[in-house]
Amino acid sequence: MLTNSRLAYHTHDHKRCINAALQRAKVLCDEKHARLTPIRETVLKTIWASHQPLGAYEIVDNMTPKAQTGKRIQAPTVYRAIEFLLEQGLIHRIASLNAYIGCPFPGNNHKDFFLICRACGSTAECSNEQINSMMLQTAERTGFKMESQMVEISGLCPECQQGGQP
Amino acid sequence: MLTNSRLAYHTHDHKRCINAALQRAKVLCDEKHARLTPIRETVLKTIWASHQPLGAYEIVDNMTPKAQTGKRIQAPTVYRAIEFLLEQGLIHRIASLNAYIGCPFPGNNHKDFFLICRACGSTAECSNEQINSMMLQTAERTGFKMESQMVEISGLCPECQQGGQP
DNA sequence: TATGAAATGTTATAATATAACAAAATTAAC
DNA sequence: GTTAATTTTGTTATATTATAACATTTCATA
Repeated sequence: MLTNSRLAYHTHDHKRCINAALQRAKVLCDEKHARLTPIRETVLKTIWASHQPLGAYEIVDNMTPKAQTGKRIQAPTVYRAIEFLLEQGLIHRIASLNAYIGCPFPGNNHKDFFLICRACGSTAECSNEQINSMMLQTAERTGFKMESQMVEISGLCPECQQGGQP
Repeated sequence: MLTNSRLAYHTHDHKRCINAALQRAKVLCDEKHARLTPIRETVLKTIWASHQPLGAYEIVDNMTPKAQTGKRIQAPTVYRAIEFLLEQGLIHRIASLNAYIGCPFPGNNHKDFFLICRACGSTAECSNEQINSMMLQTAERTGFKMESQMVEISGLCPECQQGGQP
């Protein structure tokens, strides 16, 4: 099992997360000759500002205006960056929240699932090949040809259990 | 494993599906002293008109106008009925599609997953206790207290594989 | 540096969902 | 049974999420 739950749920040097994510993104985009433009990079950085999924308009709000003109970045621009980052596997969409989160393992060809804390919103990504193959098997047994999956688990992260969340 | 995939993906007497669903709904609501009003029943029937998840505004469009006044049912009314039906476990929300589908096994206290055909939209519901317990275990291993899950699998149903979908 | 392709800017609008309050219907209390 | 309280529905407006359409700019490269 692969997971970033330790980072997602506990205090840590988050700047390193961000820097590592940006570094990985640069390398991956370079390899694929995909253009990680300043706007795309800023959107990625904004998403990586926390381990909580961010809605598209939260990203819009958190983006700093253009240095030259002082104008705010508009929704379509952000959505286009999101689309790019999704295609490159650098972020994931959390459907149950209409929100986006950075992928800690981009490039890995894994099918992952998400552990979303309903109290603090922090979200970890896990992969478990055994579960994946069981889902594939179960689908197959009904004659269904599985192509992709979306697994979102809601509950309480370790920190919020301590905090006495109901 | 429990599933309605045979009904979801193959031609059958669908009126029986609908009638059975309405019957179960009535019994369950009766037991819980929940009021299955005419509007709520109509929304449920509209959702059960197919085995494909229906968007809220598709439901609005498919609802017949009020018999007395001839006026169309408005979105908030439909959303309130949806909310009620979700609470009673009579329908499910498919987050990846922003759409709603009838539950073939209401009352069962199961955690299910959905097999969504990307070609025809038909969607089956499956439960597999083994997968559930593995997810629970995996979450636990990271200290996460799992409370609910959302598993949506996309692919091709048996019929659409035959049809030569790419 | 001209040229085409890709990315971004800009405005408008589609699609999904809910807030707020009024009216009607139903249930409970007397 | 009639009244009061509660729940449901009607109605209007608006919030939120997402995309269409076209103009402009930037970038790669020929």
